[in-house]
Amino acid sequence: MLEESYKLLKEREIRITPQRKAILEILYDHRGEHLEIEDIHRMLSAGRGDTSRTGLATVYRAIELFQRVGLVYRLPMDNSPGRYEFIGPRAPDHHHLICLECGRVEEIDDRLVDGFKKRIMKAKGFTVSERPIKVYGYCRYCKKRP
Amino acid sequence: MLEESYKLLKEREIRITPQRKAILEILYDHRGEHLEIEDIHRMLSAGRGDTSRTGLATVYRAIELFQRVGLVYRLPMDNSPGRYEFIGPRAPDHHHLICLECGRVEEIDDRLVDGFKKRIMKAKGFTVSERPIKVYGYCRYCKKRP
DNA sequence: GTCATTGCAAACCCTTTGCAACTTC
DNA sequence: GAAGTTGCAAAGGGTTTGCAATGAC
Repeated sequence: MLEESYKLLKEREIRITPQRKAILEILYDHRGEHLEIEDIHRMLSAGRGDTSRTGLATVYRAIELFQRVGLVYRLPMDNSPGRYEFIGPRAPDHHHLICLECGRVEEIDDRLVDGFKKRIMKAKGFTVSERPIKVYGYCRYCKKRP
Repeated sequence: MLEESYKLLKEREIRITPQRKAILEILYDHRGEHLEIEDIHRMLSAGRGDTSRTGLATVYRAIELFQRVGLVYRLPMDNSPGRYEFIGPRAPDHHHLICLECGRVEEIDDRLVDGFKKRIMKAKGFTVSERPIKVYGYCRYCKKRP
């Protein structure tokens, strides 16, 4: 997965620096979590390689880059610092139903989501991004209110 | 709708000041739009009542208040200024397409979303919550990458 | 009269930018 | 060697806060 990510960067003629590598690795190692820039920076600083003096600005710049090429995605936070998550080079359709009661997470069938996307495209000319869709509600076990 | 909003505020023992009234009115008059704090402040300043000297901080504080009681809803913007929308005391379904490029926000037809919800229900027994659904992507004007 | 709210300005915090030194290809 | 990247520190922009004055109930 990381190798494929580097390959993607190469293809786009984006230079792979030790800092970028280190940042991507951290994101990768924390798949499923949602890291703040600060977290990443702290982890870099804690390391003892040559990347331990990576500046905050560099982290911001790398993350912004990864977002642009689709390797990383930013959770929409209200006013708090941004949180980022590794997605990987092959946008894995990764759509989830999240139960507000018990936290259970289920996958949504991609075809179902694709149909939805297509309808949006048709109705609005709006291209839905590849980022994972999250739908909140109540699972069959916790079903309570609508 | 506005009257009901005031009633809600009274019930919660929240003081209704001219500033709050004016702000809520502006939001109400622009239902369906997504105003920034700056917009609201500008509109207040443009008026010639006693609320024309309302401070920016007051707008922030009022909006935060309205959000807490559920009269107003904040669209999750990435790094750009927050955008707010009047929902009113009885929250209706309100689903959005959000452009990652320009921040443009469009409404999704409820029927489209309802179809999606129904399919999820059928496939997974999962009841989607009433909270607004947000779909990210690129609008017809910014359309670039998938 | 009491206690919340306002306006102002300063503080905050996350993020971006300018620039010289330094890497990557 | 050319062009992109880094680190640092300073600037930026939206939002929050402290506080005395003001206003709602």
